Amino acid sequence: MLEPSQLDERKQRILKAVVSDYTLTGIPVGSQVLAAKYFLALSSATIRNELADLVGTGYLQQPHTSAGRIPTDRGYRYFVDFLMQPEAAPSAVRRAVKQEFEIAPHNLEGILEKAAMVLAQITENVSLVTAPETSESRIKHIDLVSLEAQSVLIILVLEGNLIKQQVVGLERPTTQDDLSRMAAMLNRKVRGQSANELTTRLSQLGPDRGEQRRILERLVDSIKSHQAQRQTVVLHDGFRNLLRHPEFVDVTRLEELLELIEQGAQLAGILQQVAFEKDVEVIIGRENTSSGLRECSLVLTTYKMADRIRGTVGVVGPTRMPYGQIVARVRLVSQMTSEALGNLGN
Amino acid sequence: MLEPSQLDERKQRILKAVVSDYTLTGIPVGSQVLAAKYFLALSSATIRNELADLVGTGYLQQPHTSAGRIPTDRGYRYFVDFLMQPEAAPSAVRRAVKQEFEIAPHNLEGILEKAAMVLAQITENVSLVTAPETSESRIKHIDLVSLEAQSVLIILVLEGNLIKQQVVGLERPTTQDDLSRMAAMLNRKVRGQSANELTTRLSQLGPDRGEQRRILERLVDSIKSHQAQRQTVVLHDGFRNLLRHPEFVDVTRLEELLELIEQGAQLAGILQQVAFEKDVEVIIGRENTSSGLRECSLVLTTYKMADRIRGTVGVVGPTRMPYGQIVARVRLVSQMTSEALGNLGN
DNA sequence: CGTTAGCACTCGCGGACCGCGACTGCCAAC
DNA sequence: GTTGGCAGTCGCGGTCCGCGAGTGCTAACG
Repeated sequence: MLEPSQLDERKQRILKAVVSDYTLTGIPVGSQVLAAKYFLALSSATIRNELADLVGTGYLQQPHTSAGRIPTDRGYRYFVDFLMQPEAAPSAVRRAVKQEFEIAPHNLEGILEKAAMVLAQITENVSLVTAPETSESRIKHIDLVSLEAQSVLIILVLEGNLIKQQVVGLERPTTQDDLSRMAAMLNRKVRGQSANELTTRLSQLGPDRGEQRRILERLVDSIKSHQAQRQTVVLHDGFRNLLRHPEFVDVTRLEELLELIEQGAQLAGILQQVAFEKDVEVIIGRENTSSGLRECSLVLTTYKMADRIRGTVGVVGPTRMPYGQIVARVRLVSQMTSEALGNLGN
Repeated sequence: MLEPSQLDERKQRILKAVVSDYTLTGIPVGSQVLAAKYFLALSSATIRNELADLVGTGYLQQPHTSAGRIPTDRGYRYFVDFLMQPEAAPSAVRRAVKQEFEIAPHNLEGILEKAAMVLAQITENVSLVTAPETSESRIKHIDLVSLEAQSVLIILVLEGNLIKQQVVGLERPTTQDDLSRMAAMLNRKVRGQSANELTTRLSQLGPDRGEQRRILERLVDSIKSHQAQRQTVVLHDGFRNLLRHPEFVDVTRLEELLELIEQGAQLAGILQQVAFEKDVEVIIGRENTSSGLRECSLVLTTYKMADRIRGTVGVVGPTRMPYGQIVARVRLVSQMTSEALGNLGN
């Protein structure tokens, strides 16, 4: 674990200057530049001595002998933990984000998609958003629609106006009127409960009540299958942003990352492990377990619905990113998302 | 317009050989290779003469003096129109596709997503799929769910089990029971009609019937806004495939294409213009109006639902693609999609 | 007249080479 | 502890060049 005391104040200032300048320009930063831009009171030779120390203790590295210094993962970590100052997002950005959320559709999927889109845009990176666990979402409404004599479409409205559907075969022909009655009964029974709660009640119910039980089972199935599928699928947006970063001119690295994101399962695991108590979590370079993320960083936080933490929202980009700015913007979108979801009522 | 008569038989065979070899290897093909691989009866000198002719008439070009020949857009066009032989997709591919469609969810969105995924996979390119015009889709079912006293969630089930939702504010507090009655009435009135038909009936209805009319209007709104949004949004999948093609090592070209696809509006226009009577339409390189597609080709066809053509499905990739194979596979996925949609009933 | 062998020519590609410039580490002096 | 000076390192970009693939042309052949 890193401690701020490990670096004296001047070293801290120099490290901070190196990270700031490098994230801005992308060019390894040398002692002369530092002296001129940040430390007019010191000579480049003095700074060189300090830089050499920072290289020795693993906070900085040189790409090659005759180049300037760039931060190591450890250097970025120290910066993020102790040096970074919280930059509030500029008001123009705040306004734009607010406006986007105002025109978002009044349902969970629409809002999460909007969050992904907005976040990708204002961070110029790839955004990631996980959906809530549907098995914990309360059921708002059930509807049964007759398709053919023995085939019915189950429609479920969950928290956040999330709609799930599934087609079920019946054992005997049933009219729409019968289905409507059954739906009315189901509504009275299950409203406000989650799929998890239903599962336990279902097992207490005993083996009778033929069709109705069958439908209930399928309904729970439907919710849980959604979880299995969608939960692993992570919403994302903004690949085009990655192409602009010079660290991805090498296409193979891009391919690795793209594969990781498009398939998503591995990523979902990472996002679910976000320490929920922390404000914003930053995972830097080789701190990532996935090899595809070795030279990337993640900036993640959570969002809430009905005052409970329900999912993760964040970005992935090259290790060299303006952490102060990105953290502020991720936090902003998280807040706006929670707010928009709150406005859905329940 | 090109005519087959413009090239004698030997030139046709040579053009065909050049296209085949180049699409396979990606290396400009020279006279010696042609003589050895395809025309053992002719000397390379003879072939050189023919190649020079084909360059003169614009079917082939040389990247530079000391390189072999590659097809021009015109050459590809001639190949696609007259020389390409229909390659049936291998049975292993057919089986895999069939299997994928069998596990697709029983609704429009799920099936179209599956189509996009499968097509991207078996063509190793980016797939494109447009959704049907919802304003022409017949309404299957309507449901109204009370959210708060003066706020209601409209749920619409359209053809293909496509579900649409919208939140509407009411003028006065209404209970769920009232809403259920209203929904039952609406169901009797509008089932089997399309949004377009409803619009005309709505204007005949006159200004009375307060809430109900308001809900109907919003309902039509909802369907049409879906059209405006979703129709321009084109489903797609398989970016990672593009990175494998050597023509995209230049990242800027990739970026242009990516932008075009991710925003989608321009693309939607192109896809809608697919000549519906043609079996499979191929658009090659500069035949495209969009500058981002100057060095790409599109292979497009349509799919049906309820025996009517409802949308476009196809792929986009580099001009150098195995057209015979791609055309067969696009056709395959189109057929499977239509079939799967047919099984939804209506 | 179409076909072919021979040949001179073109030109891109990859490797070798090199000078410039940026930056460093070290040392001696302050 | 700080600083100026200086020799040393090394990547980058540019130039140069030989190789090889492939061509177009010409003359000869059937």
